[in-house]
Amino acid sequence: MAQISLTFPDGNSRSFDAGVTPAEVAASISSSLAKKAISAQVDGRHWDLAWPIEQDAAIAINTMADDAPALELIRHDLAHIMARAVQEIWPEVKVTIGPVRDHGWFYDFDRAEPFTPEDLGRIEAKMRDIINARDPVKTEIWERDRAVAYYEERGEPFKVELIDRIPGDEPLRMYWHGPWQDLCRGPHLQHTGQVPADAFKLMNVAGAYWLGDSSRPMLQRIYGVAFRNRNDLKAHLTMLEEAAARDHRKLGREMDLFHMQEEAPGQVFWHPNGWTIYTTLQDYMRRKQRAGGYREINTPQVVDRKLWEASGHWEKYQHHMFIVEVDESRDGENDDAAVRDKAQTRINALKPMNCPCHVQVYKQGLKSYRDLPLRLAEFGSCARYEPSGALHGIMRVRGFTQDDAHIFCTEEQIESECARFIEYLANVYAELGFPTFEIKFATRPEKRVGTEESWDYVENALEQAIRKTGRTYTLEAGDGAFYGPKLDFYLTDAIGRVWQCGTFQVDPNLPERLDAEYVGADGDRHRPFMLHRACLGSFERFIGILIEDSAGRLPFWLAPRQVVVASIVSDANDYVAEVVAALNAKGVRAEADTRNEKINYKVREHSLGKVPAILAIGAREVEERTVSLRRLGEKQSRLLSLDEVVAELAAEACPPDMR
RNA sequence: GCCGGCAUAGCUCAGCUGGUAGAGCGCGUGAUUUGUAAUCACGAUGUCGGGGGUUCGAGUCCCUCUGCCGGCACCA
Repeated sequence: MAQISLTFPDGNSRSFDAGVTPAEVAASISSSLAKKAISAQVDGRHWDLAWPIEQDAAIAINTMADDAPALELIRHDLAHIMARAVQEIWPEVKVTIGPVRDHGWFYDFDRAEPFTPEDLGRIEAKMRDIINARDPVKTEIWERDRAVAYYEERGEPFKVELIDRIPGDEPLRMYWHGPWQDLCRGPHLQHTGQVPADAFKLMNVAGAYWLGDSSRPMLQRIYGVAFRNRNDLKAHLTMLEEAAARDHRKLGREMDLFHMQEEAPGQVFWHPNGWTIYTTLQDYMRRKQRAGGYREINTPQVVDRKLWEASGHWEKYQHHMFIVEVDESRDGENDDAAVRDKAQTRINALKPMNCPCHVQVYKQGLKSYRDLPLRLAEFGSCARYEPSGALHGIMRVRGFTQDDAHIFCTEEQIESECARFIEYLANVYAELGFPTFEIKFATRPEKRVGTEESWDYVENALEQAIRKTGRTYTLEAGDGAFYGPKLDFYLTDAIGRVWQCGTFQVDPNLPERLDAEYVGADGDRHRPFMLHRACLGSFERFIGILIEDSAGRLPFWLAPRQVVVASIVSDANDYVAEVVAALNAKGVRAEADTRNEKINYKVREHSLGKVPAILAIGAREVEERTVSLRRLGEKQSRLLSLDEVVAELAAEACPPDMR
């Protein structure tokens, strides 16, 4: 028999018969390792203990102590155990696919009846039975025809389709968990009992399209989470509770920031507190933009379809636009919108984006190469008819305002403009409390316009720009727009969630379509490039992110109510008013609370309202002209003179770019 | 848009198999002058999301519309 050489993590090599399995390798090392082994890494690939190794390779045996492979196997086996449980309870259910994902797995089923929350309990109980049975896991490689025939006979059409979609050179691996069989690329544990029975939980049921295609049947997806032990599961469930507690929709109500109602789905009614955050952030961005070399403009909301046809948006996004039809023959007598005179009706759309309007501004007056780069910024209020199922609080809305700008420039200026934008964005993110961010670089897609030379040049310019700023990126090959590459900027919040906010996109297409040009040094007319860029994305969504990142405890300068001055006795009311006035005079948002309530009551209420500073004023403070400062979340309070507290809080109320 | 769930007082929620609506907080009034996360008493909460149907009778059952929630699809 042929021999192969396996190299261990410590650098030593040993020779084995070809076709040796990791289980046999582990047993050859020690019986305790054989017992603990759950899988192996073979040349870096996650390898089932039962799969034969046919050639020289680097090998490492995994045990439950190895975090990533252990979780992978536990979750993967649970997907199968859950599918088996479902088919044991409801044999008519068809199985499809069940991958590992996030903190657990999901499995999609085809079943006429919906699964109920009670069903999840039944399935969980059955899963524990399967785990306790310690059923062996077996794997075999089958010929395609045999597997297809097997699934056809068993009435599993989805599996048959899956086999059709697996590339012909890939071996088809059949797995058995006890008597139950599934098609799976593996690897798996050796028996079901290796899965911890008390560290998983079925979370919810949801619809999901077969193969993620909305023209395909809707299946029922059951989500589960799983960990190596009960404590990790508990920690995860606690984390979910914490995430729910910082939900911006809940905090928005509790802090009286905004509301939404069904007459205007997907649009925000901002309350005074929320609008204070919004305008404070907008004022900040306006200063940053000005300092960054942008000229601010403002463009129309309601624009004739002709412009959208010219820009190409009408063809592609008509169904996602709010259409406004106006019968211009109306005379005040017969204004019923339902009986419009078609010939006289003008069709407009609420602008879903700002770029075509910005090109119109650019086109006023002939531009020279000396005018470039021209950076036009707008807090552009846009309306998009988002599908109802996509709406989510203020994070995904139908009416929103972008911190949008378009840079008109020459090809040679792309690199420096890109680098300049990355620095601008990095500075803004840092000042807003997000010191690190990730860049994703999306390059030319298969379906594209433009020459290869042009793509080469522009992609290279973006890469050089990133390099120049000393940053790294991850490549998203093929994910660019049909006309140009783009950068997306992702920040991470306090509980580890990642949000795409900024974007930078190179567009030679729209200037072409809308006929923008400039006169070059050579006296000829040329096409400018257009760079679409946003830093926050939309104010609505970014404020949602800020709220969730901070759990409502916004940075002092952004907090809508910065200070409450609370009286302890009514004799202090005059002095309270004086303190409030002194703070207001220095630009601090302070308000008085002289209600006839105990200080405990006031502290509790304003703490729940996330007010960052409470000043308590009793007889002593009046006497000494001091205040007692209590910071949100702190138990201790500090006694300060009026001047001291005004100076301290005024400094904090100052936006970061003005310090 | 698709699948499933939900919609009761300002908020959070109770209301069993149909028999003419309830709690806590908040709100109002009064008392209390209070020292860092809920002072006490009294009082009012409402077309049970809209429309239709079944029934002697519907918050409760059925249909439908709207919105919200969880996913999926979408996100210029």
